[in-house]
Amino acid sequence: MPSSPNISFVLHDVARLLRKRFEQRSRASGLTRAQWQVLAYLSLHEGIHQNKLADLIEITPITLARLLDKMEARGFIERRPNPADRRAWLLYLKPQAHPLIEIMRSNGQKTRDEAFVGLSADAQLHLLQTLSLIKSNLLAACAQPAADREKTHG
Amino acid sequence: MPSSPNISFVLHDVARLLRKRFEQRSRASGLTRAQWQVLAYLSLHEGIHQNKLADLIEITPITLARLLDKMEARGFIERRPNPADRRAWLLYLKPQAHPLIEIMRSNGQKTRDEAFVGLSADAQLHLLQTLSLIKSNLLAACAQPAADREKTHG
DNA sequence: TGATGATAATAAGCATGCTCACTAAAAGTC
DNA sequence: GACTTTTAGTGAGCATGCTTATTATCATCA
Repeated sequence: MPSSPNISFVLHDVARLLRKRFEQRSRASGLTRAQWQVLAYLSLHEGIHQNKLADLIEITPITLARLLDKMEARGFIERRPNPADRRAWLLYLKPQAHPLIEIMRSNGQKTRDEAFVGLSADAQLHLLQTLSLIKSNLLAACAQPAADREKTHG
Repeated sequence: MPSSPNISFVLHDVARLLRKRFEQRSRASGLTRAQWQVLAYLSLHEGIHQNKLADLIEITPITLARLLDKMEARGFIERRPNPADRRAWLLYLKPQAHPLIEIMRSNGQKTRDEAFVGLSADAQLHLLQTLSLIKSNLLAACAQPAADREKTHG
């Protein structure tokens, strides 16, 4: 595999490098990739619950909760109490987050522009479709037991 | 971007899910994806220095050092002193790592098989080539300043 | 030889992902 | 109304990636 690098390793590398490059660019704004992702989704779903947002982003609720802690402390988002359910918060952007969204979107675009040099629009679309297929395969697989030792033959 | 999911986010998701699925499968063996990657590369380059191995895997030397700490403690690898340079270690597999390599390789293959359902061999090759191009674009980009706010006379 | 700089490895500390375990509250059941 | 189950959110602790800084050693050159 490393001798002829396999797709998984390269894919992992590309994800890591995308994140690294995005964060090089966004260091001035003080938002990480993960925090930007939260902002981006939240801007489309204000008033959502934490667990529902975690579902959308496909991270665990506790991972999201810690991201929100930081973003709340920095005044980007707020948790409003939910009168109908005292367990749940309702999530909202604070006004000062709005300008950041445009900046981050632009940083994301710049990073993708750098990453996709030499790829036609068609090739990019094709890549997106391929990755989406793989993602749905993996989501299905992860929901099943690993079947490592239960298979008696294979 | 989240409204029409962009390639970066999906790519990141796929990488995360690949890792998750691999580790679901490998929990019994007790090796993580990162540790398996170290083993895989090391098996092809026994006697290498840490910094050189970190270069190959493209992680920082300190990240590798911590992985090696764990793997050494568990008896998978050893650091031998280098008589020619007292700063540097020479890295070797311990015998008990060898059977693991085959198991991990098989787990990787199973994970990829699940991930690539519906993708022809041609499509997989094409994907690998595309990802490799993106990776080299990003490696070049990361080596350059972010050029976010033009440096006042570079 | 002795100063200076480069290199190998590690330390400290942060970010983000996970699992497992827990509390508080809501919802369903008898 | 009391009991159980489910749900929303969080705490603890681990793994892996990063940046920045430090130590020990080697290499270079005056």
